Amino acid sequence: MFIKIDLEADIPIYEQLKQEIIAGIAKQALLPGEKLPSVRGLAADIGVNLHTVNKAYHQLRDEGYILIHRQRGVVIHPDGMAQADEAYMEKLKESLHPIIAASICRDVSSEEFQQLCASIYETYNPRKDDEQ
Amino acid sequence: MFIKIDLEADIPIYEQLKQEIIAGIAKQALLPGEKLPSVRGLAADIGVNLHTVNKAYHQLRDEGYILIHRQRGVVIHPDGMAQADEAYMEKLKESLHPIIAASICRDVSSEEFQQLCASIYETYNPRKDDEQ
DNA sequence: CACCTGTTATATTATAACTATAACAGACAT
DNA sequence: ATGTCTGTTATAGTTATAATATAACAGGTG
Repeated sequence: MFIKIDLEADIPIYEQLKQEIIAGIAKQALLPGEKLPSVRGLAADIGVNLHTVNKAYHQLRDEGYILIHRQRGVVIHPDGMAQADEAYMEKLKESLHPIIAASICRDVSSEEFQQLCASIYETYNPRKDDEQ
Repeated sequence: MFIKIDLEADIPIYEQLKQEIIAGIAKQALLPGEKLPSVRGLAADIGVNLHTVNKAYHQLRDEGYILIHRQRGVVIHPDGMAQADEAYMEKLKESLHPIIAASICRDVSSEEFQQLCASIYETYNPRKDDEQ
């Protein structure tokens, strides 16, 4: 599996798991309908408890990224994600506010910031399918 | 004082404090050299413990936003912030990555995203000095 | 029937966030 | 000098979250 976890990081394991899977979907390394490892399998693979993986999966389900079938297992949502609605855009704005405020304090211009975002966007461009 | 805290939010109080002060600096409602409330005063004002405020102040000091004089109190850094260095830009990039990945999954285009950032930047434009 | 799914329940440990008190040390005003 | 204002340090306790450890359950599949 392509998922790598830093057990020493100050960001929770289940959160890292979520981010890695979301990143995989964003760069189309994980495609709609694609099967994800079982909670036990993935937990054993990265050396954590099954509940930690379960927590990540459930939050991903609640946010619309994946489907969980009780016996068939876990798959990337076959219909693709729901498009951003107003509630999501509001949450997005709230998460960007403190980041942008801090950048302004350090004289990062709006243009620099947008340029950085554009370059990150390109990172997720799935021209070539591999490498993180 | 202009600082408002949501005690029910899932974001720590000391973190909210930091963000409010950083936002104040960004929009130049707080100017270099300006005095901030004492740890006890601010704690009493918003109804939290003095250690919570102290934690926020110390992290702000470590990140270069403020100066703490043992008897004179706390002031916004008189020399202004250090400009963004490579380490900061790297941290900034890392904080934007998961946000952008999630947005891509919801079909938010790079242009939309940059437009949103630009509109947030304008929020901090200090043409008029007041209102949050 | 054995085996694989996710699910649920219970208990435990570790850490972070927050509070509560108390006391200390230096500066400053009356 | 005394009281009062700073931030600082120490200690203790509470609450919530993150993570682990086991165990058992329920429904498909080989």
